[in-house]
Amino acid sequence: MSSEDPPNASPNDAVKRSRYTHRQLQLLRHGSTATPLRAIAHIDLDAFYAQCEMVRLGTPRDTPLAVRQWDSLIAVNYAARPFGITRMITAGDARKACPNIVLQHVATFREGEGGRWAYRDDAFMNIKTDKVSLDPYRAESRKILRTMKEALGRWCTNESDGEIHRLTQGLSAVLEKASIDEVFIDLSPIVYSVLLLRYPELRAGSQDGDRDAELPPPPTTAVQWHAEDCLIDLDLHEREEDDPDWDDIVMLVGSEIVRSVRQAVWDKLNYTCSAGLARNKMLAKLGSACNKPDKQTVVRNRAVQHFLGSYKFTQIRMLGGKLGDQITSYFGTEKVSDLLNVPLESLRAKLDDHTASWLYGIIRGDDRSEVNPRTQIKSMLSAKSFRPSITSLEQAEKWLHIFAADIYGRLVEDGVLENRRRPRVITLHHRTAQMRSRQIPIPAAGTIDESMLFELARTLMRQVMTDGQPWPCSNLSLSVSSFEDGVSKNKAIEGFLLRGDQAKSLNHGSRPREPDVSLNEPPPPEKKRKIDDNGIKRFFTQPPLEHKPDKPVVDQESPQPKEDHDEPTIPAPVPEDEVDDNLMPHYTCDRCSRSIPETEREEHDDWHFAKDLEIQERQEARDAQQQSRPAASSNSSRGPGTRGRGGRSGRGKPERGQMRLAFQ
DNA sequence: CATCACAAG
DNA sequence: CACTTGTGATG
Repeated sequence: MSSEDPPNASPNDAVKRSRYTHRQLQLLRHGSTATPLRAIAHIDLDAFYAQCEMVRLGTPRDTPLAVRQWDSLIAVNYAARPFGITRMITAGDARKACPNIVLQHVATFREGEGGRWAYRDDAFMNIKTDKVSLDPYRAESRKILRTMKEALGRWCTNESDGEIHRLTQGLSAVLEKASIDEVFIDLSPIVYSVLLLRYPELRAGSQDGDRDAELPPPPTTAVQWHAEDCLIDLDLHEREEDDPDWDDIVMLVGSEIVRSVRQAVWDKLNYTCSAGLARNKMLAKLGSACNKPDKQTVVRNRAVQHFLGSYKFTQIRMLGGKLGDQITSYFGTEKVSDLLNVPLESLRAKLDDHTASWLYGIIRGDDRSEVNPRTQIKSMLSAKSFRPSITSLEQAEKWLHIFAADIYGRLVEDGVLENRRRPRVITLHHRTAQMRSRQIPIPAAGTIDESMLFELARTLMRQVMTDGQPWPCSNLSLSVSSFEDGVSKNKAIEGFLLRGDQAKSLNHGSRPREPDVSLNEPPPPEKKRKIDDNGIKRFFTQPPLEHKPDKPVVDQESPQPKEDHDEPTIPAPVPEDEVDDNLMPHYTCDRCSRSIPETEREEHDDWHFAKDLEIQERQEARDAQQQSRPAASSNSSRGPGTRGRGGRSGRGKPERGQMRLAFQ
């Protein structure tokens, strides 16, 4: 099958060629949005808040549990659902339906209790004085994200050398945090490198010029789906018996990767999640909801029509709201299959051009949106609605204290103490009959602390009050936004960088760009470093792989090509910044097991040095933070498996530390 | 920069 | 549901 066999050679007239080209394969490398071979995963934690509480409390998986917020439920675990418990019913009704259910109230801040959240037995009846805190869930979310990144990182370190290394080095998945319990992952680059490793016949085309040539067909024996993969049925005119093409193989590999990520989350943190795998975000997202909990669903290209046709379009992302309603009334249906019959022109007649063509594509399974390598949040908001409205400045200021404490705590978690990021603007929203808001800059100098936030909030509050009738106020919120990436104020590190890289850095006029927070990777060795303040930032946003993973997860069977450093072949058009060091001698860093160009050894060592410093710094900052917040709260409602007891009075252990402990 | 609309869980 | 957290468009 190495040579070009004519298509008609095969018995049942199956075409012995791939429908895909080398170009489409190459596009996988950098997460191009244009190739049908893309592999996008959507991973969704099952009943996330409920799972958080189960992990924290050590609740057995088969125990019904719901998370309560005042009198309503905001998450229901899967054990409780057979009892008819949903998020729509009240806590009382839940108890009636299922007397044994664990109803755990969310953690709260409480007026006058020092701005620290805690789990309180009596929170549900203190809506007047308490404010919900989602911090415990955010913290768990971060841990899960980190675990996922680690698991993905294990697919990126292959120790292979020579050609295959050159073709696949530096490729890693992009991960987008879509919400507190959802992520999108662009698996394409990883899948690409696994394909090259496992199917040597794919490597050829990257060297010769003809990128429009079809790929050789995949081996027909290749598709052996995992028993736990849920496959969406193929379109009517497609058959399982038909020979697979590379898009099927891509899904197969993607599915393996996703399974390993989910497994890691379970093994390390005890959370189950459901995943969808498809060629784009929209399909992946729909897929992940198909089989819950703890399952993964694969939407192969050949199943897309069948899959989408069965949906109401109102279930597609962005169509769940008013836009979806409008479309429904314009066209008299909410079925995708009906809308497929509406020509683009008719869509244009009712919707603006952009929306019309987006809709036309989306219902056909065409979604070119990117997986945005964003992990950082853009703003933080802390809010409270007042059931009887509040009517005095005094009342308001109590809440401002809590808002300030809430936001400050989150800033700390976000790295503000280490000066990595810093909000520039603070805003107060205030609702009476109308919504009013006031914002002011956060002083650029000095350290942001809780009292500073409070004073700024109070200033804003006074402004709002002079603006108009402030009472009765039904809603108040404080937010910080316009985050900027901090220029490190750390003298040690700053000094180090100046000394170490002065010569290289000062003359380079590189300009700031989006901080790259992709996966755990040292600065790309293939690129000449340009150190400026942005360089510093990049230094500290890319942790190295801690450790060499136990075993590369990829098949080892494919024969490694001989080391052939002087082979002058360069993969067909690659962005120029990637080709330059292919021919250089490399060494393997004994700290991170990465292959680094010899010429950048010094810089790479510097990077480890700085990284170590940063980790140390961060820990110190955290310690300081905990010290400064002595706890005084009646933590209660601890279930089986929670630890702690003992005098939790006055001072002693920091509350935050305890919460974190409880999660270990 | 203030306000509003929208979306999602 | 009620509540919370976000984003984006518009003067």
